[in-house]
Amino acid sequence: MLKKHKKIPRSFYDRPTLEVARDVLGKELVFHSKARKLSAKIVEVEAYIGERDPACHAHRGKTKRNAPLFGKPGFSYVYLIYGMYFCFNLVTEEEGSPAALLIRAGHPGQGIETMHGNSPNKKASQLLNGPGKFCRSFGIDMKQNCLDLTSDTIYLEDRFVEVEEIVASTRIGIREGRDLRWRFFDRNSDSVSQK
DNA sequence: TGAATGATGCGCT
DNA sequence: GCGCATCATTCAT
Repeated sequence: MLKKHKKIPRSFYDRPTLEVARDVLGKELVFHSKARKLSAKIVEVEAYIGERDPACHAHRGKTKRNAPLFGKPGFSYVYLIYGMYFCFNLVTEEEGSPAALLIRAGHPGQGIETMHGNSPNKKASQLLNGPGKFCRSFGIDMKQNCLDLTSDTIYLEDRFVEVEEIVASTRIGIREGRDLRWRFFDRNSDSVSQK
């Protein structure tokens, strides 16, 4: 059987985070959830890099919560924010070097009916246009923390999509580190987050 | 159309 | 207790 798409290997994540950030736009995130296959094209990410980045969860050292950031690249890092929303991250850079990419927005691919079920009364372009909404529509919670992104459950696929215009801007929703332009998105997507 | 606010839980200064 | 890598709703303009 011909394999149309290529699962992205760990070496992809084992690089400087800002490089991975630009390369990850246009890639397809695939998630096998309870016999259903969900996928989305990544159109917006933010980089959180190292203990010296005041907005990175690793800023105050390693704790039980942020431990995945310090682990091997190519794993997931999920956390609860504001008591009700989850945020999904891809861990980058070598073990012991805490860094990650927050998935802020995606364009729905397979399983869009399931996403609509998880987030009722939404247009397709509003299902994944924000980190909290992305997780809600995908059904991601703490069970998806620390998963191997080279496993068969959840992984990135290269569909060889060209992303014409990548824009870098400041990160959103943080108090410190707003001078850094570590948010990257696809200007031509209608699914990037608001504001 | 934009600003203000409430929901809600967990880890930490 | 406080402060969050958020979102939906309400209220003002």
